[in-house]
Amino acid sequence: MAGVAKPTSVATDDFLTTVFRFTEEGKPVISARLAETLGVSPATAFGTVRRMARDGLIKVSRKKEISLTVAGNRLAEEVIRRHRLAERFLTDVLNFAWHKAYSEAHRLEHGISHEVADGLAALLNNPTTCPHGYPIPGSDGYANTRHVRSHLKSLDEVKEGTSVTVKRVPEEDVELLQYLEEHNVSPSWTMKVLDVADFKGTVTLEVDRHEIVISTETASKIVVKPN
Amino acid sequence: MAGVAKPTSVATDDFLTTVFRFTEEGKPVISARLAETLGVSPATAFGTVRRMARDGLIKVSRKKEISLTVAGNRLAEEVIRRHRLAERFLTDVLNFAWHKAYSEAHRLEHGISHEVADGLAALLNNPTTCPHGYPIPGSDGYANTRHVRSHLKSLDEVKEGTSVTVKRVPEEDVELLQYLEEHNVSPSWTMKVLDVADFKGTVTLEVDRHEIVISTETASKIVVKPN
DNA sequence: GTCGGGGATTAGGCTAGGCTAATAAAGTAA
DNA sequence: TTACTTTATTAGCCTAGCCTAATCCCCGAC
Repeated sequence: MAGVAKPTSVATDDFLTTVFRFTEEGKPVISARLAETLGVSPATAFGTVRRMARDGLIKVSRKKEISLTVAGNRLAEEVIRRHRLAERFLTDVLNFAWHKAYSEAHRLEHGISHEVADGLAALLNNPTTCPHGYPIPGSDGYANTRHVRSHLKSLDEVKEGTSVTVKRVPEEDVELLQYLEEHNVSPSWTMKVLDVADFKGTVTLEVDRHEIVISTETASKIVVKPN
Repeated sequence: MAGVAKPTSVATDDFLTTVFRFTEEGKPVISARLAETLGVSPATAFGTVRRMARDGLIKVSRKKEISLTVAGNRLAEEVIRRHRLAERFLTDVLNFAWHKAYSEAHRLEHGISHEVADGLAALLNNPTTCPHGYPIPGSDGYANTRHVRSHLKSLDEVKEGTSVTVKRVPEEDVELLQYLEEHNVSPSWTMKVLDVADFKGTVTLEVDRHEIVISTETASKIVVKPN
């Protein structure tokens, strides 16, 4: 009835996925935050948000909080799915390092059709998460993803002495990603929380027989499951 | 010295590759032809051509013939390489049919970095041609490609009774591509020219124990090597 | 209350890419 | 040479995206 869905642009895809990821992490989404994250001016973000609202992809509440419409969410999940499958392909098949996979996948995600995504999923044996542990929309059990959060904690909430399994690591920061990968702070690896020094804002971990120290801030972005 | 190369847009990539392919086939390149091929208005093509000339990617002769500059050729080969590697990946790894591979590769080609292209090439064992037989820039022996044309003929130039090996099939027409693939008119397959009926414009072939009839026009776009 | 600051919005500009319609040039055929 | 056809080129318009520089607005601290 409403006609064919207008194909989304790169800018729109980027806004959709950013809103999606913020929401995924429970962070409030406002225009200023999108501008920062996407590296555009507030005015540009405002314009894009207005266009997207006009096109029925997002809603802006009275309090200026941005959320995806059903249609927007469908599109966002599609793009995220393409991104995460591309990441898996790059790391698992082409042996790319994490931090490169992220940015390459970002470029690739706009050109992958649903069919190609399906092909990749099959090739990769229907993975359920990207290399950093985030769920792939459309994969097995994806619908339950947000409810399972219950067993999961962020690393800064864990008591000293606890052994945990890494579930998700933060994706955006290239250098951090490189560091985490090198030190095996990767999904499915186990590590032990040796020390939480709130007073100086650090967390000490033992992973793969080595001790590493990260900030509480960084720890808060690492999702784990206590063993 | 001149600073970093400005990243090319989708429109520019498309113009570059179209000029490249026309040149590859020895066809003259004028703005009107690009407009037709790319499905844009003559005015749009004119504007894009002017921008590209301004940016040093193409040259326009007094007779309005368009050719790639050295820089433009370098970029064009890069995009073509990405396209043809993507096609190989889609057909050989994801088992896509030819006609789908072409259009999917077209969408993918803009998001593939040089590094990812290298990764694909390695994964695919450094293929030298795309599934339709066109050479992949940067692959083994690519530099000689245009000189080797000597042994090659288009199918309409072949004498009746000759047995030939298919080298290249035309890429643009989806339906034709589908037909050719179904009938095994594919690179490296052998076929025999049974009849050339110029008066009614048809060529009859025997391929894989079957007879098929195509127009002289179509035959002229199929490149073969007489056995 | 009032003031400061963070956001949202507006105003005004720019480029790439698209389009239509009109016009200018050529070149071709008669 | 004239007339037709194909191309090129201009003019004028439009949208998406991007930017800077004003405002404007609201909310919380003082």
